[in-house]
Amino acid sequence: MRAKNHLTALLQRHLAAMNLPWPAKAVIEPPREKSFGDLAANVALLLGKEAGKNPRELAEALATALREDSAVASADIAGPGFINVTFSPAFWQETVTRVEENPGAFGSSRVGNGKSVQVEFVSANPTGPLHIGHGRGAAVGDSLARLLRFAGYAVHAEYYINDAGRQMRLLGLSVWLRVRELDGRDVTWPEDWYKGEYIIDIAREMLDADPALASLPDEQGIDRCFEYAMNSILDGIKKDLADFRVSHEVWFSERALVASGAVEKAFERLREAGHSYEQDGALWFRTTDLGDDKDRVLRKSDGSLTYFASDIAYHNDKFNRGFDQLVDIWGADHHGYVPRMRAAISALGKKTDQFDVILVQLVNLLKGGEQIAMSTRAGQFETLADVVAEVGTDASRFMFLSRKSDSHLDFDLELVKQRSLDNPVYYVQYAHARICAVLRKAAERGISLPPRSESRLLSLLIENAELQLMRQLDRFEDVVESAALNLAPHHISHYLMETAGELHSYYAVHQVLGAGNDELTLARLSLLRAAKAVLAAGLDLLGVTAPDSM
RNA sequence: GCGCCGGUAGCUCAGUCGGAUAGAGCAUCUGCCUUCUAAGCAGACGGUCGAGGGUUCGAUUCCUUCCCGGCGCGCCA
Repeated sequence: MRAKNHLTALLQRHLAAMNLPWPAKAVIEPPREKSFGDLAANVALLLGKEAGKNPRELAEALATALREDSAVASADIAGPGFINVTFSPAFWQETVTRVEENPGAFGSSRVGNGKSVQVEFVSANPTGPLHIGHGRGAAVGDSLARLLRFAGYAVHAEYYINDAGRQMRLLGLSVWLRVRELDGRDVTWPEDWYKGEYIIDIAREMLDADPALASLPDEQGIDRCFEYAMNSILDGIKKDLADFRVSHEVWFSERALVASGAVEKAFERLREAGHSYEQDGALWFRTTDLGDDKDRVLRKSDGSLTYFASDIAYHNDKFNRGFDQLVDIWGADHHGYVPRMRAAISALGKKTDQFDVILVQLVNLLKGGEQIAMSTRAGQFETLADVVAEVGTDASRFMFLSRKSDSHLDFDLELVKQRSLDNPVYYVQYAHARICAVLRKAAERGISLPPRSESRLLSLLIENAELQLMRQLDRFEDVVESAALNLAPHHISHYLMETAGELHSYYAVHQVLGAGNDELTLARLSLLRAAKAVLAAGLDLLGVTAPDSM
C-alpha cells in the first residue's frame, strides 16, 4: 500500500511537471505472478494518444524521473507502457517500523470514512437449528462486519427474526401435535409440518413441565407451543452462533415491527408516492415500474400481510435508524427476490446503491466424497453445531471464507477434519505458531526485543526472502481496502495463504536465532514479530484464532 | 420459456471494473529433518481459461450466439 501510494504520488508529480494529465488507465501493483521474479512493483500506464506524446519517449522520461527518487532502486522499461520499479531495501524495511507503530491496527484503513453500514445476516427462521448452509452465511456476514470495521466503517450487525409468519404457526402446530401424541392421544398430521427430532424434544420438555398441557384447547395449546418452541430454538441458535464466534448487535423481531405499525406506515409511503394499487381485493406494489418483472402483493385478499410487506417495512426502519448503507446476506436461492427489494428501496426514496445483497451459494455437504442431504422440514440435516463439534470453528470458518461466496462450496467433513493442505487453515495458523515458537525461544535465551526497531538494525534485512516478506506485509492495507470495497472477505484468506507461504519459505532458508550475529538475530526477530502481527490481524478478520503453538 | 449464478491444470479453487509468459493447494514424481515446530521447504509434471463470433495495440476479463451444471420464476417465507 505504501509502495502503491508512493509510486502514485511520484508519477502524479512527474506527470504534472511535464504538464500531462493523469492517464485514463494506470495500474500500479506488485506483479501477480511469481514468474516475474521479485519485482517490487509494476506500473502500467496507458499514455500516448491522449497525451499527444510518443509513448516510448514518455515512458523513458518517466522512468528516468522515477530513478531520481531515493526510495526507488530501479525503474526499467519492460514493454509497451510498462515500467518495472523496484524499491530500495530501506523502503521495505520501514514496513516493519510501521507495523511496530501500532501492531493491532496495521492494515486498518479509513476508506469507510465512518460511514454507517448495517449488515444483516443469518436471519434464519427460528423453526429449527442452524444447518451448515446457515453457517456459511454466518461466517461471511460476521467476517464482513469485522472487515468493514477494520476498514473504517461504523458497522452494525443484525439478525432479523421472522417470528410473524405462517412457518411459525406451523412450528407451533407441529410441537402441539407432538405434545398430544406423547400424551397418548390420536393425532392427524397435516401436510406440511416439522418432523425433526428436536420437535419431539421440545414437546417432551413442555409436557414434563406441565403434564396438563395436552388437555388445553387447540388454539391455546398451539400458542403456548409456538411461544415456547420459538424461544427454545432461538436460544439454541444464539448459542450455536456464539460457539461459531459470530455476533449480532441486535436481534430484530418481525412481530414487534408489525405490532409497531411500521408496515402500515411503509404502505402509506408507497401509496403517497403512487407505487401501490388495489386489485382483486389485494394491495399491490407496482414494482414493474422499478425494474422488477411483475408486480407484487403486499396485503393478500384475506387481509394478511406478505413476507415482502414486512420486509419493506423492515428496510425502511433500517434507513430510519440512520444507516447510510445496507448489506443483506441471503442464500443464493433467494436471488429472485433481489429485484423487488431493490424496487422497494428506490420506492422508499433511497438510491439503489445504498443497498447491497451478497448471495451465498449453497453448501454441498459431503462425508468422504458422499453427499449428505439437508432439509429442515424432513428433519434430516447436519446442524452447524454438529459440524463445529466435529471439525472445529477455525477450520469451518476458514473453509467457508476461502471461496467467493457466490460459488458453490463442497464442504467435505473428512477433508476439513484433515490436517493437510486440503485444509489451509493449518498452513496459516502454523506460520503464526512457528513465529511464536521462535519469539518464545528468543525470550528464553534472554534476548530482549525493544518495541521499536532501529533502522540501523533493520537495514541488515537484505535477503531476497526478507524483502519479499516485507513487501507482502506492505500489501496488507491494500488487500483490506479492496476486500472491504468489494465486500469480499475471501480476499483476506487468500492473502493470508500467500503471506504464510512467504513466511514458511523464509523460515526454511534463514535461521533467526542461529543467524550467527546478534544484531541480525534482532533484526530478523523484528521482522517475524511484524509478520506475526499481520497474520494475527488477518486471521482475526476471518474470526479464526491465531494459536501460539500447534 | 424467462431470469440469476457458475464452467479456469486429473481434483478443489483463486485471478475477471482489459494488460507482460494465466496462479495456488491436492494428486503424481525428485530432493531436503544432528540446527528456531517437516502441519514445513525446494523442484518437476500438468492449461485450446466450456465453444464460436465480435470490439482493439492487447480479451480468461467487455459484447453476442450457443452448449453444460445449479438455482429462481406464489395473494409461500
